[in-house]
Amino acid sequence: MTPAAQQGRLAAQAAEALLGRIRAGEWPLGHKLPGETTLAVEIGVGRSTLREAIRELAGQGVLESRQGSGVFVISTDITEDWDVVLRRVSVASVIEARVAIEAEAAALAAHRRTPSDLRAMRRALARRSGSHHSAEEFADVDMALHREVVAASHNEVLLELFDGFVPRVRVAMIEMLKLRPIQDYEADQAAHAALVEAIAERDPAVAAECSRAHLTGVHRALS
Amino acid sequence: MTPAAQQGRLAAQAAEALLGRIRAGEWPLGHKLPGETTLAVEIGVGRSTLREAIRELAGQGVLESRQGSGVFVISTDITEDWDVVLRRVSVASVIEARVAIEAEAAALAAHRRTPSDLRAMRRALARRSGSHHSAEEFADVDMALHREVVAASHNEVLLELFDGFVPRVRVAMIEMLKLRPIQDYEADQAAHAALVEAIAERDPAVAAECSRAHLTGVHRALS
DNA sequence: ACCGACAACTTGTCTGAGGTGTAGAGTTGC
DNA sequence: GCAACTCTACACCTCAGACAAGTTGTCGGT
Repeated sequence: MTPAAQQGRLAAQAAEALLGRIRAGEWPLGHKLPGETTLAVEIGVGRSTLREAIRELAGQGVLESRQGSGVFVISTDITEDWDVVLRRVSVASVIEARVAIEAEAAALAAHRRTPSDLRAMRRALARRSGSHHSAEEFADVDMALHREVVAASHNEVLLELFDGFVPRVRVAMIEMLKLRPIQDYEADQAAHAALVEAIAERDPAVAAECSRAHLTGVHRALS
Repeated sequence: MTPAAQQGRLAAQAAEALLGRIRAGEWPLGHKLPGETTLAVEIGVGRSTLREAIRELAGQGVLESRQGSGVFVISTDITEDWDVVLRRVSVASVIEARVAIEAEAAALAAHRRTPSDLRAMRRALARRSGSHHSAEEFADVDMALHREVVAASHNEVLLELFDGFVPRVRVAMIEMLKLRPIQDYEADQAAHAALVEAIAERDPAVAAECSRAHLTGVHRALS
């Protein structure tokens, strides 16, 4: 049935199994699950492990356990948290979404950037050009620059979307940097400088193109 | 300090305590928490209980545990509800974000649309051209078409973002339609047909431009 | 300088024992 | 017959200990 589930933590597998049976309608909304001991034997894991699986689903808002009473289904479909979605999907999908958001934001920023925005972007650019001791540190200064660009678009929705991506992108970026450090650091820094300059010059088309080119480069590096 | 926390399950209290310390910045994004045994003693609960607390936060996407390595902070704040954000911001901001997402999705759809996607889009287009009794009904068929386009991009993140916008956009659209009905209905329908045709012809540039033109038209109509 | 073995961590899992709270069966009184 | 009470069985909750499995850093040999 689900051969892919035969990996990782047992608790995670158990949670997956439970969720599958819930979505299949075995225990409808509001109904009670069998007891811990029964269910643990049925799934083939220890009680503690099953309890952790239940906690995981409780954290996602699917189950609720009441002492002395039982464990109940309180939501058949996961109110899929943004973080949860992003962790599930591929990095490529996330980068494509970043292209959509950041390219548009760069174009809007070229229209609307204030002198204050420009100072913030150039400050972030300078910090990015400095020396960095770890992949984490570099990822942070890079993300900070990108965030300043989106902030300069003065569009709250785009900024909120960007912030939603940050955790996921940061992890992926650090992994990538550790596996394969940036080949041509000078060119990379120059590309970012060009983006800031295009925004400074109030050139939406070039700004969008800079952003798009950079991110498709990242996309290529990851595949 | 937190008298209200002295109730309910111990595991829930522990999770609350952890979340508080995380949000206070004690363990920044991406950093490792102390070991389970250490933390359990520190908080004053058993190790199993602490593990359940960690699972609960893991289910919420705050923590991630890696065997042999440790438990890490992967998201300091739980994502603010989309509905709340979107209600707060202006309609103009939302439309700009829609441009970003839908134009990119249209371009990707032009690359990736399958015959099945095409059928779905043309079916939605046909339903949109039919007669509609209410503004609500028209808004729904319009949104359905736009959604099919984004779905044809085969990018889950973009689709998820679009779905997040739907409720807010729907309300704004109905209000607008009641205040000022569409002037040239024929031209409006033709613009949507052109978008679908561009995707059918696998022309990303034209598809993106159609989408962008349509939405900026909506933007203008609202201001 | 490189590399492999090892040791000292980490989290993952299971078991068994008590504790606490709830719901329902059984009893009692009217 | 019916309502209220008591009590017991069963549910989840918590802890402690033991061992398995994975990761990381160290230390010695080459």
